[in-house]
Amino acid sequence: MSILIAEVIVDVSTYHVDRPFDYQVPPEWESVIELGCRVKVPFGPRNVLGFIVGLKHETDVPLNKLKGITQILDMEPALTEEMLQMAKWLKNNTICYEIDALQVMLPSALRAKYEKIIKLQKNQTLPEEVQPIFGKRQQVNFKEFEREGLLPLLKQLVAENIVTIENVVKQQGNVKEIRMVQITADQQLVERALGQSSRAVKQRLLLQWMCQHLGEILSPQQICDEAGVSLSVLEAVIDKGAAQFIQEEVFRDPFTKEVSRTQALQLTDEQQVALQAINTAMEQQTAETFLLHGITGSGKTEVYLQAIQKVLNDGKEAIMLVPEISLTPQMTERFRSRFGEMVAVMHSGLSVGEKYDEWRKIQQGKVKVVVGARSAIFAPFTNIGLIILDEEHESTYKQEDSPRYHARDVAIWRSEFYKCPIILGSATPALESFARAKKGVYTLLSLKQRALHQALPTVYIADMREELRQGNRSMFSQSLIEAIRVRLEKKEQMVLFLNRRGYSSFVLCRDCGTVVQCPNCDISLTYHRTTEKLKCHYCGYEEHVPQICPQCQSDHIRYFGTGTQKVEEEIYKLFPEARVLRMDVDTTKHKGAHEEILETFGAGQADILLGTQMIAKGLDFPNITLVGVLSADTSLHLPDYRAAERTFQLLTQVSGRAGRHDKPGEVIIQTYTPEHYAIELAKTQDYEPFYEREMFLRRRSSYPPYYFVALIQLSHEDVMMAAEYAGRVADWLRENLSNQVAIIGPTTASIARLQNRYRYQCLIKYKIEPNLIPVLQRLLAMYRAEWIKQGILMTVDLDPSTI
DNA sequence: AGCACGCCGACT
DNA sequence: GTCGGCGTGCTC
Repeated sequence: MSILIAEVIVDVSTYHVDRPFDYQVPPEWESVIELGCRVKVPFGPRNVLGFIVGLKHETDVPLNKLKGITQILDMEPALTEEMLQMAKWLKNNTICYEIDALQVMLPSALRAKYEKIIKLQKNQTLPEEVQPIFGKRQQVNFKEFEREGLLPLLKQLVAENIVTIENVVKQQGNVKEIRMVQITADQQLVERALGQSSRAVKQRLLLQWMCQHLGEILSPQQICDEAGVSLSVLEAVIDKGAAQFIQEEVFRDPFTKEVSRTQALQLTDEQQVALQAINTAMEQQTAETFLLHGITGSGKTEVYLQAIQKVLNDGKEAIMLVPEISLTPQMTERFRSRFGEMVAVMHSGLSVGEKYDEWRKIQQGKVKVVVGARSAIFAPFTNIGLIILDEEHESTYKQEDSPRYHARDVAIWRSEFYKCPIILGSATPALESFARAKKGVYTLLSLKQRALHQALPTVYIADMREELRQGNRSMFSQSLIEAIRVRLEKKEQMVLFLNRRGYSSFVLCRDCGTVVQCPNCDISLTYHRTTEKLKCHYCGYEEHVPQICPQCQSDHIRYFGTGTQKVEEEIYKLFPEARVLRMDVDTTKHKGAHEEILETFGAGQADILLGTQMIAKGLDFPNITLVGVLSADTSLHLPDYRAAERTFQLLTQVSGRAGRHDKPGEVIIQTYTPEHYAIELAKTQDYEPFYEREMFLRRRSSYPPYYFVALIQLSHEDVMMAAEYAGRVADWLRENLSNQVAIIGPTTASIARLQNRYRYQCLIKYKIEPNLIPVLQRLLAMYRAEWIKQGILMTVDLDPSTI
C-alpha cells in the first residue's frame, strides 16, 4: 500500500525554508493525523515544531531523504482548514513567511519552546568538575553548563558517551488542571470499612458522608469542609479505595467581577434602520460590509449587541473587535451582561494561560461571542455569522510587525469565507472606508442623532498664542482654568487630555539650548520623575538626570515639556482641593490598574481624570461635563499624510466623552494653530466637511484613498551605507515598476536613527500595479542574497499605518 | 534560524 | 601536530 505523506511548514522563520517539507506519517498515526495538526519533526540535525498543511500519497523527495514525523501534538487540529487558506492569502498579500502567518493565528501558549537537555547515561559516572551541576539529578539544562563555561568538557563527555544531549520541543503554555476527588465507594466496600475497628472515627464519618455522594466529583477542599474532616482523613480513605484523585481540566478565569444581566434597549428609528439592513444581510448570507457611521453617543454599541443577539438566535458566532485594552473593561462588561457565559475576551492584559483558555473556549464551542483586540480576528470559530470592528479607523488594527496585516482586511476575507456581513463602526471613519462607502463598495449606515437626544457638547477653541500675548505662560488657558473652577464648584467631573506624542518631558539647557538625547537614537530622552532618570522610549536606554549640561557644562539645566505628572502638579498649584486621577503608562503598569482607575473615577472619588491617548475612547460616565484638550497641535505636525485625519479623529473622540447623559457637556481645545481645518472642523464635530476637505488634499498630493501606498524602510549602522542602499532601492523600483507609479525618496525616516542604526525610507504610490508584489519580492530576494550580508536591514509594508 | 562541515592561524 | 575561529550551505 502507498504511504501517507504530510506536507509540513516548519517553525523556522526564514525564506530558505518558507515552503512545505514532506514527511512520512507513521502507519499507526494515519487515522489520527489531520490537516492543521501541530507535529514534531526532525529538521536537519534538530527537532522542530511544524504544521500539517497538506496530506498526500506521493512525493518527489527521494525515499532515503524522507523522514518520519516524530510526534503529533494535537488530537484536535490547532488550525482549521480555513486558517490554512487564510495563511496562504496573508503570505501573498502582506509578504510574510507562511510560518509567521500560521503562528499569528494561535495563542502564544501553543508556540514552541525549545530546550536542550543533558542526560546522564545509565551506569556512567561524572567527573568531579561537573558533579555539583548535576547534584542528584539525572538530567540538567544545557544552559546550566553554558553558564559555568563548561562547554568544552561537555563535548568530551558526549564523545565518551557519558552524557547525551537531547533537544526537547514543548509548547509555551499548558492546560491548567486541578486535583479533584471522584467518590467511587460501593456499598460493600464502605460496609467493610465501617465494620472494622471502632477507631478511625473520622474516617467512618467521611465514609458515611461519601455514601450520600456516590459517583460525584468534588474538590478535596469541598469534601473536607462538608464532611467536617481534615485532608489527612480524606487521603486515608482514598488509600482504602473509597475514592480516587483525578485530574480535571479547568479554565483560568480572567473575569474578576460578576455582572448582572441586562435586556435589549429600545432602539431609535435610525438604529432600527441600521439593524434591519444588517439583519437582512445575515438572512441572505451575503458578505456585505457595512460602514456604521454614528456620531459619538449615537448608540452604535446597542446596534452591535442586537445584531449579535440575532447571530446567537441563528446558532452562529460573532467576533467583536475593539481597538485595545482601554475599551475592554467597560465594553466586555456590557457584552457579558447581555450574553453572559457566551462571551470570551482576548486582549493583551491577559496572561498567556488565560489567553489560551479563552481560545480553547472558542475552539471547543463553549462560547459564541469573542470581544477582543486585533488578534481576536483569528478566533477559531467555524460558523461565523457576523464580524464587527468598532472604531474601525484606529491604527491599532494594523499589526506593525510581520505579518503586517490589517484586521479589517482579514475580517473581509473571513466574511467572504462564511458569507456573513461585517460592520465597521466609527464616529470618524478612516478616509479610505468612507470613500469606499461613497463608491458603494461598502454600505453606509448613518446614525446622526444621539441615542438619548442629548445635545452635542459645545466646543470652544482656546488660542494659546493669544494667551501668550496676554502674558499667560502656563499650560492652561484662562477659559480652561475658569471652566475647571466652575466644575469643581458644581461637583461635576472632567477629563483632561494630554496628547503626549512627541511631547513628553525632556531636559533642556537654558544656556545653549541642548536637549539631552539618546546616544543610540535621534530622540530626546524622557524625564521620569519617579525614578529621577532619563529614559529612551524607543530603545530603553536609561541614565541619571545630569546636573550640568553635557554640551556646555552650564548648570542651568532643567525639565521642559508637559508630561502628565507635570500637568498634575500644575493643577494642584491652581486648585489644591482638586482630586486628580492620573492615567498613563506609569499608573497603569500593573494588571487591572486600568479598571481600578476607571472604577474610582466612576464612583465619583475624583474630580479630574488626567490622561493620554488611552482615555480618548469608550469612556462613558454621566457626570463628565468638561473635556479639556491641553495641546491639540502635537499630533498635527507629525510628518505623516494622516496627521490631520488623526488629529480630527482624536479631537472628535475626546469631545464625545462630555455630556453623554442628561447634563450638557463642554469641550475646550487649546491650540497654537486654531485656523487649521482639522481643528476648526472638530469644533462642529462634523465629519463630512472634514472628509471633503481632506479628500481634496489627498487627491492633490496623490495619497490614499486615491492611491495605495507601500513603504520600504532600510537601516544600517553606517549613514553612508544606509543612504547608498536606500538610493539603490529607489533606482531599482523606478526601473522595474511602471511609470504610473510614483516613488518618493529615498528620504530619512522621521526618526533618523534608532538603536544606533540610520534609517531611510522609500514610499511607493500606485493605483493599479499588478507587478507590485512580484517586483517587491524580487527586491527582497536581492536584499536577502546580497544586502543583508552588508548589514542592511530592510522591511516592506504594504499599506503602512504610519510613515 | 540553527547546526555541521570545512578550511586556515596560534598554541602545547 | 591540534584546537578552535567563523564563512558556507543545507534542512523533507
